[in-house]
Amino acid sequence: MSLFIYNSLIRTKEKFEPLRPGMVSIYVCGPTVYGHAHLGHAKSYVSFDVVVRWLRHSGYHVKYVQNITDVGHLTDDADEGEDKISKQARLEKTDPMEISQFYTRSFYEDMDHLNVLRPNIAPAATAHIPEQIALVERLIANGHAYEVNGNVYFSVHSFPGYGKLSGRTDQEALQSGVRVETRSDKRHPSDFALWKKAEEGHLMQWNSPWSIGYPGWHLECSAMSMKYLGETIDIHGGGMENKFPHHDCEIAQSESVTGQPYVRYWMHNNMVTVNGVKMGKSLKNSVNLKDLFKETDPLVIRFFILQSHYRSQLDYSEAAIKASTTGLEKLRETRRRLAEQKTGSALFDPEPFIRRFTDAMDDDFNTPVAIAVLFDLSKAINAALDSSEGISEESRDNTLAFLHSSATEILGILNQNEQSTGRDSIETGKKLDGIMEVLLELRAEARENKDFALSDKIRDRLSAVGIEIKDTKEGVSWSNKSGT
RNA sequence: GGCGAAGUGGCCGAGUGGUUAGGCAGAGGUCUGCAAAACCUUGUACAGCGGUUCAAAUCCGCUCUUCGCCUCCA
Repeated sequence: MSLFIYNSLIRTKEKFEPLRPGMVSIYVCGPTVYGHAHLGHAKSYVSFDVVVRWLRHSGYHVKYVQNITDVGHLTDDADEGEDKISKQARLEKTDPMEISQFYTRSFYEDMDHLNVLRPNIAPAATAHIPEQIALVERLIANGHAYEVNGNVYFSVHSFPGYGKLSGRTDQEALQSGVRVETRSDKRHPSDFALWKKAEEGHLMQWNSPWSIGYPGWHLECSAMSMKYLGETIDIHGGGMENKFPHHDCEIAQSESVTGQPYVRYWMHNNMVTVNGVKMGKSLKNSVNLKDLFKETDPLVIRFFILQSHYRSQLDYSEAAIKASTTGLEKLRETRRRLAEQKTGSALFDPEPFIRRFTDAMDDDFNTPVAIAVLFDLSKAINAALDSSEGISEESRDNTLAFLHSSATEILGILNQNEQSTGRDSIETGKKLDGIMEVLLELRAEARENKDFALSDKIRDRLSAVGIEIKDTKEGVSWSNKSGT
């Protein structure tokens, strides 16, 4: 089976074939950096992280571009209101550059915790003003855009397919639903801004042929995606809420300039809800990642996200997170046990699981099913380890290799170095081993003397600092829970 | 009002015209000095009403409900 991707543009799954064999160009809408990242960002970037990892695993050379929006994104509708970055700068009594730098760093910090790989190129909108201006000049030259009083607008009537991604193709009908008539220089209310003249006191402004001003929000993605990935890209990803107007505008302005298809496969991830209702800043229920990480292992968050499909809504609740914590621990435990238990004679073939895992991922990145396969594998491994023959060394190594590839490299839910039960460095690990050896020896003596008060004290005190003791058939073992 | 998605067992969450999703919780069991952990076993659910079909939770229609977008949002 080969890879199938759900293409939002045609609303169906289709076989993935990149423009150039063996190469994949992918552009994902990045964050507007005016606040700390929340769970919604996590869902989006974890989802596309797995897309990129799976494409690479499938043998493609992937060029992944994800922008940083640091200008042009306004607080109200597409073309009115204050710039988000400027507004935050005003609130924090500093300047826009500091805001965007600060929150960009914060964003990557959170993504690193979630084990999200960095994009190959992370272009900032403010660093690509000349490219954006050039695009506007071409649009004016070929009649798709017009200038009024220093503002430049894209004429949606000049692009027949406008709105095809979101299904909003009838511009006249759409106007019937408009609540407030805004005064504007636009020829048609659906036209959107490519360049805006800076009002008095606007902090971010650049010279252009039309006015001293700033670019419209939609423009940056077209300009930067074309610059780094070419006129037609394979995959463009983003949140569903950006289908309209953002992505429809991107299509219109890009294809009007190049005459070429802008994107071959559109991918849109769904939203996060909190206890069943939409998560939003205005609703004051958005889940800040930094706060979440205080209570919850970031990899549990990642696992939680991947347990649902990227095109499904994901409902956040404490109960759901708790369930994920326990579930992920089960997978960790299985790998630990497989790596540490003595090898035996029986053969164990991971091949059927590999095939099922691959089929799931090839079916539009179906991570919930892929994870279910890992749980089935876990059950099978445990059964084999429980049997008297155990698992042969070769079988164990093959199975561990698959676990490493699937859970660590592709899904990114298990740490690289967890096989040593989370000890952070070799040196302190050795010391800890020695200390634990002494403690377990003392405890064993106490138990032999039926001094259970002492043996339980050792167990409980260790448990309090995150070290768990297990009395099993094979003897006593311990694991460092806090280190995972 | 327009565009779109969805309603699955206590909870989360896949899938699908006829075969067990999976996880968590619950119940029973193995192990143990007792525990904990771990492991094993266990659930026959798909909003309602019609229709198509040998067969539908899965397709079609209607109804009800929820959610997203149409205004910034990943």
